[in-house]
Amino acid sequence: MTRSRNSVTIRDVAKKAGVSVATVSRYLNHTGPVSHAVSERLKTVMTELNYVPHAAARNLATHKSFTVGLLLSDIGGDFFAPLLRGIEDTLAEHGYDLLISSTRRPQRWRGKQLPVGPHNTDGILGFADSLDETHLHQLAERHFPVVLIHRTPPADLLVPSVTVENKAAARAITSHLIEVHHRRRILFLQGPPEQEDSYWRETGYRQALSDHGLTLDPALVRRGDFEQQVAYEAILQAHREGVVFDAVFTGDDEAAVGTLAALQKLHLAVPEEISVVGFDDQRMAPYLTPPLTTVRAPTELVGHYAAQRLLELIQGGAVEELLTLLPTEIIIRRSCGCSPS
Amino acid sequence: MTRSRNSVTIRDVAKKAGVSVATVSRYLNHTGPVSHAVSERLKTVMTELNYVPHAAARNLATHKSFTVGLLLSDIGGDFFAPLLRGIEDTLAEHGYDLLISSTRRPQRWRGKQLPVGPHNTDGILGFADSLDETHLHQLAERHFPVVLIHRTPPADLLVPSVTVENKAAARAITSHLIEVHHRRRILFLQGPPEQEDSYWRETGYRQALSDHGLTLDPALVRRGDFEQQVAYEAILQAHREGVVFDAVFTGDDEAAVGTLAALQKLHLAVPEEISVVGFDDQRMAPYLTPPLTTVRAPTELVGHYAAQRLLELIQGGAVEELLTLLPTEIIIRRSCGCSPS
DNA sequence: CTGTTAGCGCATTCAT
DNA sequence: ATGAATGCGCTAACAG
Repeated sequence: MTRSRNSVTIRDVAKKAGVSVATVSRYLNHTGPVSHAVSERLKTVMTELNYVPHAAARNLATHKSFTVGLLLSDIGGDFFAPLLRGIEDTLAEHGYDLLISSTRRPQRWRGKQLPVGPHNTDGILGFADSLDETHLHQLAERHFPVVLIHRTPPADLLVPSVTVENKAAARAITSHLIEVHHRRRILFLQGPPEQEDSYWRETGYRQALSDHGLTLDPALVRRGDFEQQVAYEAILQAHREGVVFDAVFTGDDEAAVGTLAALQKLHLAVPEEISVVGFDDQRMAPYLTPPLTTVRAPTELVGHYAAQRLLELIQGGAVEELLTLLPTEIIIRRSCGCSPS
Repeated sequence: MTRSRNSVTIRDVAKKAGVSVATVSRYLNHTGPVSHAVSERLKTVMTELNYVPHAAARNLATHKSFTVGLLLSDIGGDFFAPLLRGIEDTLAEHGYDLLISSTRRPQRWRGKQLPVGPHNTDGILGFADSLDETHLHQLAERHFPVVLIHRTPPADLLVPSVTVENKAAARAITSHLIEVHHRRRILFLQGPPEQEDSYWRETGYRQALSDHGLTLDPALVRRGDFEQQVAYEAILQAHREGVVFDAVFTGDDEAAVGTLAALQKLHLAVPEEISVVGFDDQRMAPYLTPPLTTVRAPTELVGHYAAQRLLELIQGGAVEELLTLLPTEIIIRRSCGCSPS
């Protein structure tokens, strides 16, 4: 192969400093004693030569890359900015790099090899359904560090996961609608099928109903897909079908935007005629008209803990707790009917 | 060193398929003829063994990593989600991976080696001031592929850059305030110092003023830092000082949020008494009260082109155009005083 | 405290 | 169309 580029190698600094490569390596990694004199010499030589160890060579020799992979379903969503920050901050603190792969079609990697995995990272973070069970099992077999975000592992797999408390909050916010605002016919907008968050939120919603002796009208549960447009259509469709409702729990804030728009188009006043509540407390929630009552999910913290757990796995080989469930908090604004200051 | 983990190597598949590693490599990379029979055999063996080439080994041998680095100043901002999507989508299309490094203090890497660079990537994308001149020069010397985002290179460096048209749009939106809404005392909120976008927006603002024979009152130019809180204080402070103004060009949408809040606190009606316009058209812009008139910056496209240019550099070694200036577009909503449908 | 050397997993000449 | 051998830059024994 043609002689490599201008890159300076460990051999160049060894030669210029008059020592062996082993000594340079020891100096670099604090992996053995190096005399003070040599240390000083190496330091200057290295800055003179502007030497930076080649990552691939180091990885090959050590079988560690100090980078973790992140599998995402849609990097462009508002939801991900805080998540990414939580992850990146935590990894950076520990000297790890972040390799990102995103896709808007979660099926994109079915059958193929994942873009991140044992071949290029020390562990991976999988958001929601971005990681299918087949791959999950393969990784587990090889004991490759994986932690799941906003998704729990299949029952037979001991993979740590970090997500937020959905059920209790959904139950509480639904109860708020019932107790404080005397709503009785609360429409619920489901997220995408198989979405775990959606499942638990719906469960909480149903519990609140039964807590208060309300029976659930199946016509009140509809698909919103956590998307503005879908939610918008769902509300319009419900209205068209003559379904009456006095409140809507939109499943997430994204769907709340669509719901609010649909209600406005229908000339249904929020919150006077219809109460609306969301989930997530995304960035735009306080700016909606009216300001959205919702549940705050600590997304940045989710990222933090996910990274934390993964690092534990990578470094310790085991993790203290398998399920990290972060607390959520109801944020009362005006769309439910309250009038906070 | 202790025998490596359970990872299956090229040698394992070679052995199992009864061929040499060279043949496997040729098959893998389409880098030489391989008989049909052998191809078939390799294919099945590789899936049986679940073989994935080790990235580091490959990188070491080829001096290519097929990954690009991204230097960001704050990954958590709303601004970055679309940027990331544009970048990631484009890279993925071409089989490249994305290595992300972010910091909220741009000075974090001063004097130190960058977290991404020739040692672990094939090229890097530098957002705004995340890449200082020292590093830029070092990289340029080594002819390492770099493209700048929302920042132009120092005059002596031929580094491609992609950003958006700021000046003309700022001039146009300011002119709109003057011509359509008859505003005469337009307050301008600057971004952080050294911020290029802010500089050009201010330039456009000043041009519009002089275009219409308006002289600039220095008391009308203040620091908003592209941050809600700072903008909020700036408006309050201006009011406290008795500065009169009938409009504010907030520099960016983030500052517009703070401005709107401050104006509301001051009981100054928007847009009746004060017109407000922003820049960026961030996600929340249409939901503000009133909906924000602003300039739409094609942020996702910026990401796309930046990635595109970098790939050209990496693959071709040269890039067609040094400066990619993406067009912006005025979005009229209600905060300026218009009443679009 | 320091040097020599054998791999890490793969791509790539050069033979055959 | 295929195999044997060499080296990419670095770490980690091992010997001194």
